[in-house]
Amino acid sequence: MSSAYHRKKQPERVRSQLLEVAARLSLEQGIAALTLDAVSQAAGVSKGGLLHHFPNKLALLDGLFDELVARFDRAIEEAMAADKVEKGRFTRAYLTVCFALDQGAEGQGWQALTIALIAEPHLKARWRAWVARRAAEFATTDSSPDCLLARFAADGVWLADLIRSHELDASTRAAMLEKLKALSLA
Amino acid sequence: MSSAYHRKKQPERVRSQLLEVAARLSLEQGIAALTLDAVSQAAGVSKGGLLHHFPNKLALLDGLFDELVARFDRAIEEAMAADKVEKGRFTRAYLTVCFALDQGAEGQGWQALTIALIAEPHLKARWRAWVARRAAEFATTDSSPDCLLARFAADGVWLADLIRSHELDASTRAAMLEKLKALSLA
DNA sequence: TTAAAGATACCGTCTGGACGGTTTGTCAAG
DNA sequence: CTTGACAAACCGTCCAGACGGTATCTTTAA
Repeated sequence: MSSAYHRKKQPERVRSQLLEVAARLSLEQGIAALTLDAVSQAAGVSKGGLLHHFPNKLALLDGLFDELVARFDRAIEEAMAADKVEKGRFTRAYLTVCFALDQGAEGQGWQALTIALIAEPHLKARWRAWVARRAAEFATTDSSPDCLLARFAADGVWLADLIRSHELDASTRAAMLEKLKALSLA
Repeated sequence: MSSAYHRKKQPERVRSQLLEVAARLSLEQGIAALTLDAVSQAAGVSKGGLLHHFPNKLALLDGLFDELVARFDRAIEEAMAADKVEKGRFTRAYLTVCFALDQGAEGQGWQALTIALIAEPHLKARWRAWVARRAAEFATTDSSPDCLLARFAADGVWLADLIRSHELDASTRAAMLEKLKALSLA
C-alpha cells in the first residue's frame, strides 16, 4: 500500500536521503535521538528499508562519517587548487574550509559529524587516521609548528561555532582568518 | 549481605566516587555507555544508591559538569594569581590550564566533560553561560582579537588532546604555548 | 522478442534485551 | 525511634535488529 513500493526504485537516492536525515536529526535532537525508527520514518522509508542499506546502526554512522569526510576532502582539494603558493597550501585550505563550515546549508551536517566524532570512540579512531594520512601527505609543505598552530586555531573556531559559545562578527572572523593564513607562510 | 550495608557510611565519599566513575566511563566507552547500571556497578554501589545521590540521570550529568567546571575555575584562578601583568592575564591562565589538561590524573575527567558538553544540548547551554560570564568579567583585559585567537588555539590543542589526533612532542607544545602567551600581550 | 529466473530494493511486524526510574525493604547512626 | 543511606527487586518503555514477505529491476536464454 505504501508508495515506496510503487515509486521508481532509486537506491542511491534513498541512501543519500537517509544519510541526510540522519545528519539533520543528530544535529537537532542530539546524537542520542538518532534511532533507526526516527531516521527511517523521517526519511519516508520503513525500518526494514533502512536496514537494507545499512545493516546496523554503526554502519549508518560510518556511512555518515564517510560521506562528510569526503565532502570535507573535496572542499579542501578545491581550495588548494586555487592556491598557487606551495608552502602551507594545505593549511590555508584547511583554514578556509573550517571557517566556512557553519555557513550555508552544508554546515549543519558538519556539526552532526563533529558531535558523533567526539562522542564515539570508533569514529574518533577513523578521524585520527584521516589526520595522520593528511599530515604525512603534506609533511614537506605544512609540517611547521606555525602551520600546525594555525590549524589548531581553526579547530578552535570551528568548535566555538559548533557550541555557539562565542558571538563573532564577520569582520573579526575575517581578520582572524587572514592572520592565520599569514602564519602559514611564515 | 553486601558490604555497603556494614561499612561506615560516608555519603560524600560515595558521591564523589560516583562522579569519578561516571567521568571515567564516559571517557573510556563513550557517552552512550554511561548508563545508571554501569556507573553504579563500577562504583560498587547499587542502582538505588546512585539514585539516592542523584535523583535522575540528568542530575548526574549536571553534577559532573559542576564538579569539573569548578576544578577548571580553580585552576584558572590559581594561574591568574601567579601572573603580575594585567593585560591578557585571563587568556594566559586559560592557555596554561588548557595545555596542562591532559597531563596528570585529572586530565581524564576533563575529557569526559568535553564529550558530554558537545553531545548534550543542555550542557552546551551551560558552558555557553560560563563563557559569557568570563568574557564579560575580563572584557577590559582580554577582549582583544589576539587574545580571543589565542584562546581558540588553546581549544584546538585541547581538542587534539581529546581525540588524540596529533602526536605532539613536549618541546613543540611548549613553543606553542609561549607563542600564544606572547600573543596575549600584543 | 519475450518470458522465466534470479537479484535487488524495499515493507511491516515481532522480540529480546537494555535502560531509566519506582518501590519497598534493611541497616546503622544519632 | 526516627531519619538518612543504602540494597534489591521490579516495571514500563524504548529500541536495535531479525524475519518473512512483496514489488521492481536485470539478466539470460529460448
